[in-house]
Amino acid sequence: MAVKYWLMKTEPTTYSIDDLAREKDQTTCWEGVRNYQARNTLRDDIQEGDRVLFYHSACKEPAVVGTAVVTRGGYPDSHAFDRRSKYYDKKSDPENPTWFMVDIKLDQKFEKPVTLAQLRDRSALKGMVLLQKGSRLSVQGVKKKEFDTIVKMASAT
DNA sequence: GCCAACGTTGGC
DNA sequence: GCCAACGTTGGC
Repeated sequence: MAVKYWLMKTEPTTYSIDDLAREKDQTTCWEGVRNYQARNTLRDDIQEGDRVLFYHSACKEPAVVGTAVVTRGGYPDSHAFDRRSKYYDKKSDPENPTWFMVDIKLDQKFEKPVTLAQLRDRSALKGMVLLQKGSRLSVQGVKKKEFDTIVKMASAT
C-alpha cells in the first residue's frame, strides 16, 4: 500500500508539537477526534507509515509546525470508554466503538513554521482542504505534492 | 425527514 | 472578543 499524506490540527494550548517532542519515543495517540468525517479517515484510511503535517490552529500564528509519521493505523479510541476522560462518550460501545484514533511519532519539528499566510500565498497549494472557506476538518488528506511543497518551504531560508 | 436552535471551530 | 461556517440535536 502506498504511503499517504495527512494534515492534523491541534490547538497548541491543548497539545503542541513541543508536547509531542517530550513524549516517550516522541510518540502519542491522536485521541479525542469527535467528528464523523475525521473518524472515518482515522478508521479506514490512515495506515502505519503514512506521513502527517502537524498544524497549530486557533492560535496567534496558525501554521504547519512540523511533520510526523503514523506508527499505528486506526484503532478504537479507548478514551471514549473512560468515564473520567474529557473525551468520554457514553454512546460509544466498546464492543462496537464509535471513535477511532491513530498513533503518531514526531518526525521533524520545523525551525521555521510555515504559516497559514504563507500557505495561502502559494498557488500550488490552492486546492488544499485546509485553505477552503469554512473548512474545519481536524484530520484531512493532503496530496504528496502539497506535502513536499510545505516541507520545502520550511527548509527554505 | 425537515429545519430551527444550538454548540463548536478557528481566522481575524 | 467577534462572527461566519459548519455539525449536531431534537421537536414536529
